[in-house]
Parts: sequence; structure tokens; C-alpha cells
Amino acid sequence: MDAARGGDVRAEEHGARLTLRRMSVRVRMAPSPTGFLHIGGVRTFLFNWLFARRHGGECLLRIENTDTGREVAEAAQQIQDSLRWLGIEWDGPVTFQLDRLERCQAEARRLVAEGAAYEDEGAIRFRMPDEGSTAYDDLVLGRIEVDNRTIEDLVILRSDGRPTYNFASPVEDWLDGITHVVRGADHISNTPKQIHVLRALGAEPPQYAHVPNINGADGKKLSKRHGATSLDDFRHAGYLPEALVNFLALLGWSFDDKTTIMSRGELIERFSLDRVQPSPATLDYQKLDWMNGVYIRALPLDELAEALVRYLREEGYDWDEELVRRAAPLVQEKIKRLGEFPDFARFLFEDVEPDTALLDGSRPILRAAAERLREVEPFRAEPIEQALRDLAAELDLSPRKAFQPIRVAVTGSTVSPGLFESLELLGRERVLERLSAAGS
RNA sequence: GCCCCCAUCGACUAGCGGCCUAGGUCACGGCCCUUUCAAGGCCGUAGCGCGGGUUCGAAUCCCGCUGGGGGCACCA
Repeated sequence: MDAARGGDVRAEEHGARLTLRRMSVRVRMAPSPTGFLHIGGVRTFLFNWLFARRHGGECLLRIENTDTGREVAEAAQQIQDSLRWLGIEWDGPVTFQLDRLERCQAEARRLVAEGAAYEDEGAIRFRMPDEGSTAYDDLVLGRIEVDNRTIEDLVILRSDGRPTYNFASPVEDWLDGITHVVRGADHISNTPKQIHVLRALGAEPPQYAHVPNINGADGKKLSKRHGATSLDDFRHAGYLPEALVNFLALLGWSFDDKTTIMSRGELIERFSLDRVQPSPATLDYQKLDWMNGVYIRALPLDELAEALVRYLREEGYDWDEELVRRAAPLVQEKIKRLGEFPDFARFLFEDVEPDTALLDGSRPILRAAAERLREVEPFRAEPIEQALRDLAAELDLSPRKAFQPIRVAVTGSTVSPGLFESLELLGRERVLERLSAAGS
């Protein structure tokens, strides 16, 4: 009965669409050109990308602009840089909503001619059915049904001739042959509108999948005050793309009850929309840190070294890159983010000013250590360790007691990489300088 | 106000009627290891929002409530 009503997408029609399912998958990522990719949006893009790759389909990148500002080009560039950094590649050229301006206008005129839309004070408004209901089967949420009386006639073309989002977006989905629209849950209420537009256009609506939003720790929408929220924030903090991808994939999706660490390839192989959680998730920075640490520790040393060099270069450090590379093994098990490197290893690159209060009463050990270290040959971690352990034993000091003052004197901190490796890297000359400075 | 969506440990989640005295990961606590910090090993604390149904049996199905989120633009 109500299946016969104008705007309905009912079960039988859905069945007809099932036969089209074998078509290859084509999805799109559709950021606004604000320049900064929000981490929630990035997660949605990731799902699109994983879904497309999983099914051997295509993933398009469409910038949803409606304005012609110059900043759009820059923002678009920045978005592409960010996605490349993450390792999410799109297929085909980047497109802009603006490119379809004339086509949208023509389609709007056509809808008016066909009676599906009408002029209203210079704008063009789409006529929504005023009885019956609209339903669709969301790939994540299941069946969603809305009473048509709650949907108002929609402006599709502004009086200045520009299409609105709810018109341009479905038109482009249609023109681009999009088979699956995977987007944020904030679009749920737009979907019935777009389905009506599409049907009036004579197009078969794609499948829809609404993925939950990401909230901050307080359960509210993620915003600046929650810390890092743009992809660039995470990049600056020193997260590895692989770790971020793994972590983000697990926000709202899971493979099974046990698997946590998954490579890009494994994610692609295993991803499916029907295992996407319908409920919103909260970003847990601590777990992200942990996971990033896992990836840092798993990195071959030369790759970690290069990652550090690249990161420090990007962040504007002018530290000796060869020394940075040599420091990589000392920090691999100590840092969770590349951004922790500077504080942790600063003593290798800059002078230190130890807190004298921490060195109270340790003059003798510092002097004795300097004496021994003057002789150690070669000045390498192992002989250094042997010499200092011998010294501690002779002074009847526990290693803990004996080494901590040396650490403070040489690294300027009570927390540092392994002491002996640090001394080696610093070099005899600077070690002796710092020991005598602190011991006098 | 109206419409829609959501609801398992603090967080991410497994669970799709009996395998659950609810499993895993992070975090947290304890112990071990130990030159600091980490890393690692072992152990542990902690959860099905509430109320009704359905059923021999409910975290799982249905209804209501409560709570949270999103939307109701000539924004996207």
C-alpha cells in the first residue's frame, strides 16, 4: 500500500537494488575545504577507503565547496597532503563540487519543468511528498524510516544560482556513479531528502552507511579543548601514520574479540561495514599512545631513525641528524610519540643545567666516576658499564645509588635513556666536562 | 518544541537466546625484573542504565522510561 506512494523506497525496490550489488564498489570522501581534516572525518574517510580497497573498488576525493575563494585551492592542497601522509590514496582526479555548478542548475531547471520542484522567491525548492514515509536500509544502523510530513520542501538552488549541499551532493553521487555513501552520522537526517532528490532525478539511490561520530572524553563532540583534533595535530604530536590508521580503524569497528594490532593490509582484508558499531565512540589518547609505542618498537632501527629525522626536520629542529640517527636505539623502548624525543634526548644536543639539589652529597662519586671514565678504552657502553659497576662495588654503593648522580650530572635529568649508551653517544670529552662541572 | 539515532568494565570493544559465575585491549592497582624512565612477565579491581514483558532460559528479542548524541538553513 504505502509502497505505491510517491516518495517511498520500499522493500521491493530495495530488492531490485540487490541485483546491482555485484557492481564494483565506488565510494567518495567528501571533505569541506576548511583546510584542517578533523580526526572524526579522517576516520570516516578511512572507512570509505578500507571498504573500497576491500572490494577492489574505487575511492574518489571530492571537495565539497560552494564558494570560489582562493583559499579553497590551498585547503584542498592541505587536505591532500594530510591524506597522503596517512597513506590514504584516492582514485582519479580530485574533483570540486563547483565543477558541477552548471549541471546542477540544469537539473534543477529540469525538476521545475517536470513539476518536482518550484520557484520560490528566486530560489528553487524541491517538493517533498506530504504523506507516507521514506525508509532505507542503512548498512550500519539497519532500517531507518521517516514520516514524510517531517520533511520540509528543500531549497536546492539558492537565488544566486548556487546549488545547496543537499542538492549538489546527491547530484554528484549520481554523476560519479557512487554505489555506497559512507558518511558521518550527522547526515542521517539528510538521507531521506537526498533519496527523494535522487529518485526525482531518475537515479537509483546508492547504499548508505552512517558511521558514528567520535566524541571527546566528556561525551561531547570532539573539539579543540579535548586536545589534538585535527589530523595535523596528531602529526605534530609525533604519531606514526600506521599507528593512527590502526587505532582509528578500531574506533567503531572491530575484527573480532581479540585482534588489536593490524597492518594496513590486514585491515583491508578484514574490514566490513556490518561490523561497524552503531554507537558513538570516545577517543582515548592513552590507548593511542600505547599503540603508537607498539609501532615505534616494532620499527626497524633505520626506519625509526629516519622517522625521527624527518619529524624533527618538520618541527624545525636543527639538531645534528647523524646524532639523531645514532640516538634512535636509545629511545626506541622509551618514547611513545616522536614528539617525546626532544625532551628525552635533549642532553645529547644541548648543554644541561642539572638541579644542584639533586646532586647534594654526590661530589665524591662524580669525581671518582670522572677518573675512571678518563681511562676507559674504548669509550663504549660495555667497558663504561664495567668500569662504573666496578667503581660502585668498590665504594660499596648499590648501582642505583651510584649511577643516579652520574645520570643527573650528565643528562641533567633523573629520567634518561640507558646511562652507559648515553655516555658513549655523548662522548668522553663532554661527559668529563659535565662530570667535573657538577662535581666541583 | 518536533524528528532521527544510540545505550556491555573509566575508554575501545567481543557477544547476534543457552558456549557468559560476560571475553580481549588500553588505563588503573599489586608483584617480578631493573642504572632512572620505559619495555617485558605474572596477578588483580572493574561492566550488561532502569522498569515491564516474550521465553523452559535474556547482555542478547519487544515495549516504555531515563540518559547521551545528531538534525530541523538560500551551512556543509
